[in-house]
Amino acid sequence: MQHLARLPKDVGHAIREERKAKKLTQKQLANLSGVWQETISKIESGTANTKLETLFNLLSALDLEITVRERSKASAADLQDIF
Amino acid sequence: MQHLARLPKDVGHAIREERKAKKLTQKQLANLSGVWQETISKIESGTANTKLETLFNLLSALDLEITVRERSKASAADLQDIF
DNA sequence: ACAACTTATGATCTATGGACCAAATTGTTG
DNA sequence: CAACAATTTGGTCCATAGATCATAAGTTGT
Repeated sequence: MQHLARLPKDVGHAIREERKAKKLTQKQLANLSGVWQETISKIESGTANTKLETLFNLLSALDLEITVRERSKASAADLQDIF
Repeated sequence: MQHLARLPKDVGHAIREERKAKKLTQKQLANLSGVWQETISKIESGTANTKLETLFNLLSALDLEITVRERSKASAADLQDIF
């Protein structure tokens, strides 16, 4: 699965889905990433304007990476990985 | 082109390359994004631990988006868009 | 070499993120 | 429902991001 993000909250959603896909609780992810569970809660719910460092700590703990690219024109690609 | 990012500074590099590809100066991007030129300088050089909001302001001004995905195993994919 | 532009650096101030603790709320499951 | 686990919310404190201005350093064209 790959998650498109154009707004900060999209990133929170992606984190939440990937965490759940890996069957981790926020507390467990907190231990893995070094980010406080409360902070993860805020990030996932889109309440936090996270710093990049914190975000990458979470991504790395979840074995995720991000790619920066030109905005896709096809709106179908926004919802699903069609490639 | 698509840029892989596993560390905050990778994002700065991506921004810089995309800005130059679009032949914009930091000042012009500042006007487009609402982010200060000085801030852009620090982000591009990896000196700043940017907030997500600031990052997305820049991405949006450059018509970029990011995708969150599982880390790719193939290291060849790290350097080039092979798909 | 000089002017003009672009990028980087340095300082101050304000706002806010995140560590941290506690309590409340929402799930979930026997 | 009761009991427990998971998540959210709220507050304090400290560190730092970003706005803002000034200036320095780097670049480019003439």
